[in-house]
Amino acid sequence: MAHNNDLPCDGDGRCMTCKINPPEEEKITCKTCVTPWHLDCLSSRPQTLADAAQWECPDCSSLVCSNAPPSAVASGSEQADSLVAAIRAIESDASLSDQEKARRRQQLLSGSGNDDDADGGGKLSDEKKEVAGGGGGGNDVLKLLSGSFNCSFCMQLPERPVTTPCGHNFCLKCFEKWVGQGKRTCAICRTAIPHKMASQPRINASLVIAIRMAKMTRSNAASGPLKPYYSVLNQNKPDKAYTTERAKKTGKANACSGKIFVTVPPDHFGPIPAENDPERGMGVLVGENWEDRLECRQWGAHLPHVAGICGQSDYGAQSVALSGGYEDDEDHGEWFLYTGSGGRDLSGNKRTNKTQSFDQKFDKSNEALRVSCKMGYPVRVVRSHKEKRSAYAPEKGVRYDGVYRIEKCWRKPGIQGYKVCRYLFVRCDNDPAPWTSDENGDRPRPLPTIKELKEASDVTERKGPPSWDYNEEKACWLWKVPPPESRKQADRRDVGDGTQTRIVRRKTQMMSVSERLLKEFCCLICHKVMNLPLTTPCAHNFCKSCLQDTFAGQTFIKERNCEGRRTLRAQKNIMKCPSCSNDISEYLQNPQVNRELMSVIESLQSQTKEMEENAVLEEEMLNEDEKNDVIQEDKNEKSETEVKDVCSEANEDVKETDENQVIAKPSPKANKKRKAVGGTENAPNKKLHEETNVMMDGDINGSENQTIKSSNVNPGLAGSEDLKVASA
DNA sequence: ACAGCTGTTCGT
DNA sequence: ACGAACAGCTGT
Repeated sequence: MAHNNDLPCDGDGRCMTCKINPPEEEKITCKTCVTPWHLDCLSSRPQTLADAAQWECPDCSSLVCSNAPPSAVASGSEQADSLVAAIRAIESDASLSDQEKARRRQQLLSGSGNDDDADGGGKLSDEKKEVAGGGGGGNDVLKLLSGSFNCSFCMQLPERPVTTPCGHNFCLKCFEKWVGQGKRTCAICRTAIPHKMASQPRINASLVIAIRMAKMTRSNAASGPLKPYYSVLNQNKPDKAYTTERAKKTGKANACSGKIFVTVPPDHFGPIPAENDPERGMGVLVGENWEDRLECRQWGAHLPHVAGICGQSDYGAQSVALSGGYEDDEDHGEWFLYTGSGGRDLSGNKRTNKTQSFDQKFDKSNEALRVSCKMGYPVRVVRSHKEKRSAYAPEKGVRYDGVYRIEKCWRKPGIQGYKVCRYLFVRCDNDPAPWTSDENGDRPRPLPTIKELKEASDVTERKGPPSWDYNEEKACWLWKVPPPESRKQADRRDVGDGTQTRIVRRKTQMMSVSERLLKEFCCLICHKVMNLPLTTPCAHNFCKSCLQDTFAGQTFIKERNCEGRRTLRAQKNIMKCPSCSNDISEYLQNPQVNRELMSVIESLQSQTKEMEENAVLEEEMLNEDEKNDVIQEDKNEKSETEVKDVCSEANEDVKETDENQVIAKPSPKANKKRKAVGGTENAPNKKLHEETNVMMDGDINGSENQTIKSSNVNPGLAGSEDLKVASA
């Protein structure tokens, strides 16, 4: 805080001294920190216009006077002086854009500017590469968004965007102000604003996420490691779980999982590190909270969304959930006794059943846990709020509590009389548990005495040294033996020729801001990037065709004619938003495409396409030598065909990239390739082709899609016949 | 409190 | 490819 009592305007433009929102002409902006202040509330005001232009706020001028430096900004007066000098240097640098100036100012003030180089980590350098690579960098995307989504009132990217039924985007604040002035028409197109929209405008969450993402990619480099604000992040989760059409019940009980945000293979052991968290670049941290099991799954902490154990009997168990499902469980925080699964009758359509009807055995996931015990693997543990008997369970949702080792396992008669598998879990994480105020993680601790071991049978203890163990020198837990190699990743790769793998890996590396943004602009019905996006008054986004198809054949008014009697008053037909069940029938009478959104999507698409085409071309060039090597070294039929396929793909790509360019290869190659796709002679070929199709988003593919779409809309018309012919 | 739904993975 | 198992979830 400044040394005097003056206070600036807050983020909403409201003066923090008098609490009113002064009109622009009563505000003055600091030339150093660009913060607005309320003129009337200032203890010393500038005397002339020229003074006003060069005015410096009390906070910044106090830095220069350095009587009592604001603690939050700098710790010593010399530092404060140099800070102001640095800010001035930025301001006077004519080569910088306003945006870049703002970014650098923020960087300085956030205090991370000094250790910028040391702190950035892998994520930062990736970001930089992305920008340098051109075509999809964060700044470009931010510019793109600023160009399209800037609120027409304040000319800023809306912090809380709302979309009118006529398809125009504004800040919530500006929109409310407009409506508050009694205006009932859109400021851009003068279309009437429906009453409900005026009284209860809804935030367009997709836009929020998109704008935030673009901002984050800009400020990531500046603000260093992100602070984990999970609740906020999760609240506006982009890729949420969704219910299929087949699901008769709504809600997450029968939902499909949303996208998995981490890049570890499904059979990954141990903590999830920052390098496998492209979304946030911080890995899955101890204490992280998720709303439910599906969200927990999306962050890779525990993949099965019903089962308590994640594991494979011949490989080991990666994670367990403590959800209060088995009454024999005993939780002491740093260690707990866990019960295996099974022993219950789940016939019919039951997913759970509390009563046991037979003994548990060391098979399936119970055996997987035993493998992890024998090998000394780290097992991730999540606790659910449903575990009511444990003091260590979270209040809400599911929480990641770090890794544990299974020190012993055995069988004993459970509370219900049948034998259960038992496991002693002891915590061995480098981070402190969520329930301790301890700053350090675990140290090896003596095993607790377990009374029930007296009546135990089939006791298994680890014989050899544990794979995951404490290193005294480094004072942390680490892999003493290399972790088991993932088998799932190996499945995805095509053994022999590494070409496909590399394309895939490069693609993930290049998962640019624009690509991630495109994912945010998915239709809530078809889950594809929106085509002719519509935003409902309830702020949900759909393709125009998807939304209209949903209500195809329905009329807006129900006639209620009863024969022989008088005609009843026509009734409005309720049409529920597919996402939130609000009545959107009024909106559907004249839905307007969100053109700003559409142009952003189109720009992003062309950007992404360009990048991918470049990537394929680069790939082709890089692989030129290796291809020859592969053909020479490996006469394997499969890898040869694959190489050929890559060749023809790349050639076709060239054709699409530049139509003027004369292609030496004749068209039969492309035809041959298409034939290969139609037939099922070679599965890997097909796989590769699909991959590339997605990347190209070419004309052929596009028209095919349309055929399928139209056949969906009009079954029995030419489209479906086409399909039949194609499959015959 | 409970019936009843169905997505994902494991193992055959 | 298929069925069984699974410590969830929601509406009544």
